[in-house]
Amino acid sequence: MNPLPTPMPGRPVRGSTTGRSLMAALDLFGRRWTLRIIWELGNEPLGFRLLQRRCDGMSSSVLRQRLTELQEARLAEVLRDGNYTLTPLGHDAREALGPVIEWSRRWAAELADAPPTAAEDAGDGQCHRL
Amino acid sequence: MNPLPTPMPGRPVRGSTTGRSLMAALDLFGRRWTLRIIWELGNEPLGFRLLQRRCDGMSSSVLRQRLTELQEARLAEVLRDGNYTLTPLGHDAREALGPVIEWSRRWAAELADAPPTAAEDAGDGQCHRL
DNA sequence: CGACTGTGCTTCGGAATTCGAAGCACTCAT
DNA sequence: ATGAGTGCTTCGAATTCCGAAGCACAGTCG
Repeated sequence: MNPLPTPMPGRPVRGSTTGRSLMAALDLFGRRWTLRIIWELGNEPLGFRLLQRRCDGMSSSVLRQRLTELQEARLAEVLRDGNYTLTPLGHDAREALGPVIEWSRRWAAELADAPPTAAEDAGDGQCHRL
Repeated sequence: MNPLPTPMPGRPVRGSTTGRSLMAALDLFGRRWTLRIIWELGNEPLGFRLLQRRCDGMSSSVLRQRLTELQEARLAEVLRDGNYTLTPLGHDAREALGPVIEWSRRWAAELADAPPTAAEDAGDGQCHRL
């Protein structure tokens, strides 16, 4: 019924009552689509529907919720023309994500020439949803 | 029924069919508890139940699933003594998370001395789950 | 003036994910 | 042998997410 409270540093969040800012950040970033939205908005300001399309057609209800969270957390804001952007703080967050991008490349490279393990075969061979 | 497929670079993942490694990473990291587990395992190798406690008593079923995913993705592995650790690749990932930690501090600082906005008041005044 | 298109946003039932208590098989001290 | 601790599984319930549908409000074009 009531939408999840936005994780904020200084107060308890899902999975941690300490209020440590790191835990709040992990809760915030650990929600589906949040990282993606920050990534897409970092490229350029976008309107609601266009942003939705950039995020591979994610559901509008969740997008709305995420945008509200990001605004409450002061990572995003609305421009006078109605588009959404990252705040300076938001851009910092996105830049903090930079190393993750680089890492993902190394990850891809490493998996490319590594022989599959038994653990991996445990995952079904299905081609996800599509 | 069947557990979510582990996101891997080079194949379509939830919310993106391109197979770009970044999208796979965002899907992987965007699952609840994943970031937290990487963080905790980065501090030291841990057994299943201890790790669970470090993650504020997260549910064992999800922990199991996440550990399997992380193993398939080659971020984590089991030591001979049975404990879980991060692989070198996993440690890289955690280090890539470093800037996020720093950012969360700035975030906390920024929110501390910034006046609340209308957007924030939209969030209920409840003290989350506690 | 309509008709049409696009936008931001809401609603809501169903699907997918997460939770968490309970339990099983096993090991190691006592 | 009893007790405690472990890794892990099961499964029903709670939460979260999806996505089609719709609403009110701008243009824009004839």
